[in-house]
Amino acid sequence: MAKELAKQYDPKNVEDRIYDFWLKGNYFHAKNEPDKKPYTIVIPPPNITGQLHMGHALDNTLQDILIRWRRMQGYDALWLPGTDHASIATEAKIVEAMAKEGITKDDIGREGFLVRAWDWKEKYGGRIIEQLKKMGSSCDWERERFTLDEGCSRAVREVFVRLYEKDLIYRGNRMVNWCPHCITSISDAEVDYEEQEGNFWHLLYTVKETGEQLELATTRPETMLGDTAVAINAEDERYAHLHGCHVILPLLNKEIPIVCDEHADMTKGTGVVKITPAHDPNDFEVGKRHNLPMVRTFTYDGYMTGAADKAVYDELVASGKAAADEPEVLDCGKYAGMSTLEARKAILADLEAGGYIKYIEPLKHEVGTCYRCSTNIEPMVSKQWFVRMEPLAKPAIEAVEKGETVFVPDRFTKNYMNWMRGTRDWCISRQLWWGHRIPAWYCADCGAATVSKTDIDCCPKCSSKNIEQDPDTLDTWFSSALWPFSTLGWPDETPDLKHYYPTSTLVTGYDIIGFWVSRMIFSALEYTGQVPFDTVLIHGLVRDAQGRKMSKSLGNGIDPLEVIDEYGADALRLTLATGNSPGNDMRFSDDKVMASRNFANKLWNASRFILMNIGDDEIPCELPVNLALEDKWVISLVNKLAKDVTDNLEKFELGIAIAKLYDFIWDIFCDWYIELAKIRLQKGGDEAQTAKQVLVWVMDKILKLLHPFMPFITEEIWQTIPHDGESIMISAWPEYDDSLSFASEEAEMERIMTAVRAIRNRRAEMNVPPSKKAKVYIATAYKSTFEQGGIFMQKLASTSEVEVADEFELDGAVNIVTQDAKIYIPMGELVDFEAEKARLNKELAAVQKDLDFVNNKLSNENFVAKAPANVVAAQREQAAKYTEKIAMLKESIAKLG
RNA sequence: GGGAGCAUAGCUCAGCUGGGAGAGCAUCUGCCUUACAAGCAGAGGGUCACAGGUUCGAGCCCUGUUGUUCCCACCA
Repeated sequence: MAKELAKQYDPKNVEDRIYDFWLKGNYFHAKNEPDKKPYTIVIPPPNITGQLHMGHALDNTLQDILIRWRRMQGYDALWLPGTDHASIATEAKIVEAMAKEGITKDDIGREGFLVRAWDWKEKYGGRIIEQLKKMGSSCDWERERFTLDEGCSRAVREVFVRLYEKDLIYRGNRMVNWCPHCITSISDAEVDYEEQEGNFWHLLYTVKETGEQLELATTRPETMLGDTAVAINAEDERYAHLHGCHVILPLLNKEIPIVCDEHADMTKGTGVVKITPAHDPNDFEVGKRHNLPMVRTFTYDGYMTGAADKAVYDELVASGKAAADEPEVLDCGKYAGMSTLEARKAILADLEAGGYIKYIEPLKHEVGTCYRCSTNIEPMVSKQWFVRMEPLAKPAIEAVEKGETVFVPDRFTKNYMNWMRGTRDWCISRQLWWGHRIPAWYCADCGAATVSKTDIDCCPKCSSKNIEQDPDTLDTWFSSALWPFSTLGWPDETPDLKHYYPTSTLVTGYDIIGFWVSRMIFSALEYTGQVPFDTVLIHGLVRDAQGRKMSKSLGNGIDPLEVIDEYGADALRLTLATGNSPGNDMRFSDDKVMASRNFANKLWNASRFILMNIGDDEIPCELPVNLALEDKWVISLVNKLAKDVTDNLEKFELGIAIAKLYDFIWDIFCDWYIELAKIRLQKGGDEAQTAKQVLVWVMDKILKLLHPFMPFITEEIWQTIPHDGESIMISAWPEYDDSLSFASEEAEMERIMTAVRAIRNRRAEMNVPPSKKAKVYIATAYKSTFEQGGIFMQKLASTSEVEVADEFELDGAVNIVTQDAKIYIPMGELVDFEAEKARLNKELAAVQKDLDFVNNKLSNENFVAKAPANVVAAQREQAAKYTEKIAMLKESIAKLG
């Protein structure tokens, strides 16, 4: 690569080229080396219909940082990528696209639809992968998987059959959340609650035996046709006389019983509740307890049932195939065929006409909506497949209690536990076509249901060929729950499964702990006997600059690809990593990206400076022998930095790690070391050679430590400076080395730097332009330090000449007192004696205050007795320093007269 | 109703196991000091939400209050 670099860093010239270089080198591919320690991350598979958004960008930045770091540390690091078929979301999109052509699912049938779906996958499934590559993601693309590919499908069947055989999967008529728009059941986790304006309609039902009117309230009057009881609390004295009585259901004039049930809460409303077992989850439970009939009054696409629906049910009963738990179907007569909303209006009008409405109470309440299409959910009893959760949840809770999997930050453990403990049986069947079809076959002749790993063509019970596979597919999360091991070859004991499983870190947002993380944990424990990962690193949401959630409807989403296009992937990654603390949301703004871009540019220019100076020289990659003070200082600090950054990464404190790198590179390396190095570089000769060598050595360390965060620019620069190896991404991670720690040089440099800062400060206060150089006199006990450092003063503090001695007798000088030195700058006409005196006195007072504070502590017996010895010692030292400084200040003041 | 987070400089946020508060952006001053004006040097700005408590010592730990955001559950 050319050694002439542009003045400003241009990521467009770099990123794609570097990514290709990495791909050609095959560096992302994990080679399954059994002698190396594995480190594995499986990607949370993005939806095939998806576009990369900021959430993905954050998630993948964090994963890439971890995987690149571990890879450099020498782990056999595997980042396994892939995509999710996202059954319901994808199907909805395809249906939508078809609607534009005027086609429905029924027009083309199941097979025709699946052809379209796979075409869709081919067309869009690769898009998000390409976008991940733009981010610099170092995924092992050779191992890319898809939740609906052959291997994952095999795992799904294996699991389904095993669970069925253990009676952990069952089929039955249960209350489910039904989306009338998607025409499918959805799980509890897929219901979003949203506040809506509604009403309590207070209705009056007449008691048959006594003729009195019972008041009860409902938010969904359209369900009343399905009422099969009215419940009161057994303890409720108001209604004690009604035990065993009946009410007449209005409109239908049907007699239904009054039952006593704990569900009826005496403190709420009138204490009377109508019971609709087929369309309300609580009522369903009441119905079961009292053996009440279930009457279904809604069709699955959201209309009132009619004669045809009832006929289907009657037929089922007549043929003897109706299960015991099959709900009856009502012919809703005049309401049949109305949408539930229309039916609500019509029923209310009729109730009103009949005098059955006491009053209407407006109400705001939370209504369940479909997380995909936002349609209001109708609770429905329907025949579905369920996973029995209790036996599965128990070990999953224990494993996390024992710390086999830990959440970072820890507070999300509670979140997980709540979810696990509260979860009901998981409804896994979906009335959709895009997904894993349920491996169950029903025999039309003998009625047997057979669950099988392989497709069957005849009934194993009666050998009839008259069998049909369950038309439903599985919840998309059923296959993603297996992701950490299905992708590694399970159920086969493959070499990859052996080596890389259990995986190491799962990186994901807190919003899918219930959907996904918890299901992976119980699935893994059940099928592999191990937790799927040792750590779950939880991150927050990326919000917009005002702190709002980025969403399509608000139109406030920032497209990561546009950010990359304008500022580069490294700037985007740096922005997302900076200030990111686990589990916390972050705001994203252009200002922050610009700051990141500026940092990239800073680093770029530092490398330009180095390259400019080394020219065609051969610079060895190791350290030179004759190190100067400033060399030892910077080496010692970079050595410490390596330790700190590594420690922070170990603790998943990525935001802290990058902050330290940022500060070191900008302040220590660029603002101080490079400036100091210029002195020797200008001199030339051996000293220049040493400086160059140290510059290259430190730069190399910095680039390596920064590489996981900003992979492109670090590779580009590393390739340009003298380096050892093919690619920075497979170079060795810098480790702390005790022999590179130089405590006394650090202290010496600190003294000099303090003096430099003090002089700069003083000059700035007095508005002395840098072009006006002045001689400085330094009276100090650290003569050799300042003699060495004199040249630094000249370079960095606009000093023409430096004289060091124990003491000076000077008139008309500016006085500066630091901890270690008294500094005089004779600047004749600029010096105002009175002002100098006043300033020094002010400073004296300030230091005296500090000293008093420390002395106060030290004179406190409790402090001296109870505080740790090192803290007390540090305070003593501090007191001594203050005392020393006070003495120096007093001397200076005295000299001014 | 249950649970959790947040409240620190004008703005956005760090602050790891308790030892007298930091960054970026913004503001002000002076600099084109031949790597970088996307820069350099300096400055101002904070009773760390409030009230108690534990401690020799609290931004950090405990209790309560207020404001704010989110998750879960329920709403006949």
